[in-house]
Amino acid sequence: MSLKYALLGLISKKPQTGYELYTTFKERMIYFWSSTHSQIYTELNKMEHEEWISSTYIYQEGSPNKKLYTITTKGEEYLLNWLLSDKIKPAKIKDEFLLRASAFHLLSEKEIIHLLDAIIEREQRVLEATRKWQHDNEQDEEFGIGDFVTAEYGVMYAEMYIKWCEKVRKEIRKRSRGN
Amino acid sequence: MSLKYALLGLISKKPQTGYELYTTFKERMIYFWSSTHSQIYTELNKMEHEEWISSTYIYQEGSPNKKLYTITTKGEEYLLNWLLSDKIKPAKIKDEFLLRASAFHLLSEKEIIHLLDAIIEREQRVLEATRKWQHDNEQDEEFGIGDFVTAEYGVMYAEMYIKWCEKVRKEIRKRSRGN
DNA sequence: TAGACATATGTCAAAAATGACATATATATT
DNA sequence: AATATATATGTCATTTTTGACATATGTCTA
Repeated sequence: MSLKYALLGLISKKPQTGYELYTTFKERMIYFWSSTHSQIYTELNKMEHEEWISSTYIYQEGSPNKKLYTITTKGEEYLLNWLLSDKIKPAKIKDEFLLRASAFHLLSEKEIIHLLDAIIEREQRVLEATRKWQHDNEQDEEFGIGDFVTAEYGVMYAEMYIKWCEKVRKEIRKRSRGN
Repeated sequence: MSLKYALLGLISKKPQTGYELYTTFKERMIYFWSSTHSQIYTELNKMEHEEWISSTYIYQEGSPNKKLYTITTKGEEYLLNWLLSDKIKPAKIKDEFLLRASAFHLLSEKEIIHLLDAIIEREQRVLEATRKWQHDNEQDEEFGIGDFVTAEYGVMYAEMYIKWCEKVRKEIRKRSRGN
């Protein structure tokens, strides 16, 4: 499983806490990797045990204490080896909306349009958030090649999704006029 | 979990065997739903037990015997109820290549270009297969709205992915010239 | 003042997914 | 003659994932 590589990749950029990693997954990696905080914290503990990362406990006043993780030399080697391996599995996708779309023969025009409009709205919100993040961070020193290309992917993915929804909308209208 | 709805949706179009369902997942649904034959056969047996589908055993000479599944009224009701429910979860994606892309700061230009070219080739093959299927089947009576919209999605997704790869390729070249 | 939200880290039972193993026939290729 | 591929259906141990529960502080809002 690749969650460990995802975490190593992020930590290799700069030392981070579990909470920071979790918010990055939630806010900027949803387009290509999904994970929950329970899985992330569990995996970080395993990874520290394997000595791919090390942690420093940081005492804070005003907010809860936290653990800052840093990648080790062993972890960097492990990550680089994976990065260059040529067995790249195709993406695994579970898209509930597309699944519904594949059963559109069971729904009426009105029902389909209703579903589509909700999804277009949802995707537009995510697209705007990604564009905003991209705009707010592209001048940042920490905004590296990885951030650039994945943010770009997020934008292209959401734009494609919205275009597809609109194409489906038109097709549904066309077909229902035909009846 | 939604595998049952995926299977019900397909069976609702016409009675099918587990093997047919498995090949459909593998060949035409990879863009939005991934599953294995072991999961599909297990789920079909569970679904028959729940009386959402019923099966007929078909004896064959020359090839192995098979089980043809048909959706029941109970199954149709169950599927329709899910189709219209408004809690549509966002897509869950596990894309190993995008994960690598997010760690491109650790790789050289040459290494990145090498990875990118392999992925572009892979995606072009899948795109061509989808276009071919679309072309070969669009005149078919059984080619319904669901097939139309999901095939269209597959084409748009692969095209977007290739465009993104090419954009990344250019960006990598640009950045390496800058050094 | 009560509730929601953000920060911060965990556990754990249950459900889902994977990948190997298992079997059988027919055809096509090396 | 051996190997690979396509058809066809399953089991099963292990791994992964989910989603709820748990705890604690501070801020912001109704």
